[in-house]
Amino acid sequence: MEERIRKAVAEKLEELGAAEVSFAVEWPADMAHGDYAVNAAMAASKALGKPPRQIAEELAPALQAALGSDAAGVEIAGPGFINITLSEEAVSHILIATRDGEWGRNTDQAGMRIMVEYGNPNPFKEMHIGHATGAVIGESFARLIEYSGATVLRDTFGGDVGPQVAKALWVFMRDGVTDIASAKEIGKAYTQGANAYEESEEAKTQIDALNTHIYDIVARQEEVAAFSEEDRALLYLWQKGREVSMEEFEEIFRLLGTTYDYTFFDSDTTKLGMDAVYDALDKGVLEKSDGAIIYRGEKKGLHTLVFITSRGTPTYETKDIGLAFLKEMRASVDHELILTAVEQVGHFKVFLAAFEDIAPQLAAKIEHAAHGLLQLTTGKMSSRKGNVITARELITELVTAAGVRNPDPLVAQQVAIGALKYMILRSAPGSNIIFDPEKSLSLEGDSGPYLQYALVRARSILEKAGPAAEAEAKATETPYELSRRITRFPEIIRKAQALRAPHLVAQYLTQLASEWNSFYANERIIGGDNEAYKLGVVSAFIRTMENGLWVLGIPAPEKM
RNA sequence: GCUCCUGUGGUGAAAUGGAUAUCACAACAGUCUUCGGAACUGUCGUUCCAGGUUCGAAUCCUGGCGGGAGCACCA
Repeated sequence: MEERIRKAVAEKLEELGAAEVSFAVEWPADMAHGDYAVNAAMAASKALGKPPRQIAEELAPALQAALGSDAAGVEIAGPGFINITLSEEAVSHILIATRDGEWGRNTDQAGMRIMVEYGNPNPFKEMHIGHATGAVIGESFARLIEYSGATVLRDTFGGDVGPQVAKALWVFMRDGVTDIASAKEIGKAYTQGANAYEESEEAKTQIDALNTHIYDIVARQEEVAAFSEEDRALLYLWQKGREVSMEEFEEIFRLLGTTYDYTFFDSDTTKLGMDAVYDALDKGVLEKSDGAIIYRGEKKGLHTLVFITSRGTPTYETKDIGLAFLKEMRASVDHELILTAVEQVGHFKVFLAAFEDIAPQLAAKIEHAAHGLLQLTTGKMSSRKGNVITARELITELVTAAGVRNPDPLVAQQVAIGALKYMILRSAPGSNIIFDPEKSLSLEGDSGPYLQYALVRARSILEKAGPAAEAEAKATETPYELSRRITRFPEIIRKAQALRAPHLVAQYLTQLASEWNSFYANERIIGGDNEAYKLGVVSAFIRTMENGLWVLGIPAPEKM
């Protein structure tokens, strides 16, 4: 439709002698203005030396002629907008298209293989709500990409070696712990270790040494038989700690609706990364400074980044290089999207600049995106201070809250997850989310459950109406706003894909649900006028809401 | 100090350079002999400041002021 409008306007503009003028076909903010609006008359005003309204007078009849019976009205309004209102016929035609389960999908990226990395919690630390934010946004990115026809591979990358690991293991070794049973124990040990690192010089020295040592024994773990008893115990603790952490993460990811195709660890990437770094050092891309191997970002207007510390341990950047190579080996893809918290944008800029010099073809595939932080009204979270809210705590609390009205635990969980995800997905991905743990989450109004509830009620109507629901019938009146809103869904998806903006979908679904609720309150559906037609609208609403929720990864309960 | 991000009703957010800046929460006033009230209807109230670009600016540019993040050997 949009294309037809664009074409008709462009042809007429050419005829008028303003072929090069660019204009927009957009949706009026207010639906009362119509379904599409064209600003070509204003845009061409200067080029043609005529007032906008006069140009609009010439464009409008051409548009009406081109659209024929699909346009119920082509009107000139305001400073020179041309507003187009779809005819009932055109809207009904689109509503029928919703019966296809693929409603909203497109094939813009069919055949592409795209890897999406997100979540990235670190073993040996508890998973806090920041990681949950990444998981929720990442999952919706992945689904949006799937809706463009591409094959998506999800991966997560965790730091299983490095200072945070040494901090936790140092505490276990100090306390003579020989086995690890729960993620909670690990979280506690990490906090203690992190505090000791800050407070005691002696502990700091020991932890740094342990860190280097862990790199060493992990790299040589095949030779475990030759290890000292102490090293064997350490290696066991490291393996067990990682395993326990990962089991906990998987459980939370499952609750959040994410399953990964690949899990990568730092320990898999260090060797590849170090080799590449030394190679780059030989080639002069990287250089030595104070015993460390660094990249001088200044030459590209950035800052210096350390790749290998003076103690010989790799940093995050080196591991990222190793990871890029590892991914290429395990699953070569056309494009790679990496989602991290915003605080890492600076690092990624420098990393990508360096990587461009090291492996340009690989670097060109990588796209970095950032998600905002979940901030507490009570101040910044810090594992060290112990005021973090873990993902599990938050989910448990929400499930309890949702359970008040939902005796069925599955439904309570769906509502809780829906509320959490919506809170995260309603704002633009990069912006921070302020979360008040006291007030908890909204289950009413602008919320996940609002969408879920709208869907449940609509399904309930269809159930009650029985098989007649599928009957085709046309209404004689003008289309409902609800119907007109439904027709926009595929374009909303396209826009969200192009801008990596799931919040546009969330916002759209909220408007859609709101229109549905008004429709529901004002129109008698079963037993009312045009029952069959209205039931068709209900079906179209259901399909749109279902597909939209799916893209966001918000569960759709059967009842609530 | 340098770099990046950001400033929208009391609060939290939305707005591809478009029309009267949208939505929710809160507050207030209503709707129910209902196809499920986690709902609907209404009232109240907003673009940090100063310039500039544009037919048109919350949006783009410049300069201020406020907030956040990052600035080698953490991730």
